[in-house]
Amino acid sequence: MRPTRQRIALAKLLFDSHDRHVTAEELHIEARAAGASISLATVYNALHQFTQAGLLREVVVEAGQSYFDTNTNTHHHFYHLGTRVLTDIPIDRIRMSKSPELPAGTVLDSVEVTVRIVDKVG
Amino acid sequence: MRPTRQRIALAKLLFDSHDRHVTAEELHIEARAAGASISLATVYNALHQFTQAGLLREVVVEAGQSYFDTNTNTHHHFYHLGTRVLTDIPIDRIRMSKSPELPAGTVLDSVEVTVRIVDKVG
DNA sequence: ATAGCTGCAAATGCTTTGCAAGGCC
DNA sequence: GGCCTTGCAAAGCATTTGCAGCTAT
Repeated sequence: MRPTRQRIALAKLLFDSHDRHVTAEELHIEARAAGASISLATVYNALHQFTQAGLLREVVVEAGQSYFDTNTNTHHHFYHLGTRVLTDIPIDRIRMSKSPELPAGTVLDSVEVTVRIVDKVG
Repeated sequence: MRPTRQRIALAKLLFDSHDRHVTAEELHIEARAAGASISLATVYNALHQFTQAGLLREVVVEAGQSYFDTNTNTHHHFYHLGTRVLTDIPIDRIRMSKSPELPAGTVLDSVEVTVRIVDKVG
């Protein structure tokens, strides 16, 4: 992958801080705010290329919206239904004492736990 | 909700057998194959109405595709990455011995576990 | 010069909405 | 008959793709 101007700008935004969970559109807005001239399609392409390169993880919690997670270690997520904000749950905060037997002829790819939360009322 | 011709046809397809996981498009094709004259948009509307009425559960495992699950009890899913088929995991096949503390001011909505699987090679 | 990659405009495809037609009191 | 509901055509939006242009040899 070639370090083009656009990709450098995006990488800077993504990896300068930790544990980010951005949508393509959010990142596009940030990039333009930071002065980069870049199209949304290029943001998508770059995000997928970063994902393929193992630098990002794609997380789907809701129809019609993908999040890209800068934390590629195995871990899980809180998803706040009100704000639509995704937060990491460290892997050691969840332990599964019983795991299901996989269907015959298949092997495990990954296990993803999503904890949906809402604001307390009152 | 009024029992219209279209809704009856869809309900029949959905609830006559158990533990179905259909996409809107699949159900649309089935409905037409069964002789019902119905548009895809109406299928979407009906699916969402059934969901709101608590008869279905919407499950999102992949960007740009919603599944509707006729099993509304708490349970989890296998997702086969090759065939894109969703299968239930009975609730008692998974037990979590350690659950994460929720962020301040929030309450639990639901916990969803997705186990992604692929075909064994060789 | 040229072979291949990059980045964007236009296309795609899933999903939602606005409104004409139909049903119920 | 009037009001609410239904069901679909057309629109909306996140995402992908085809290709013109740039880059590095």
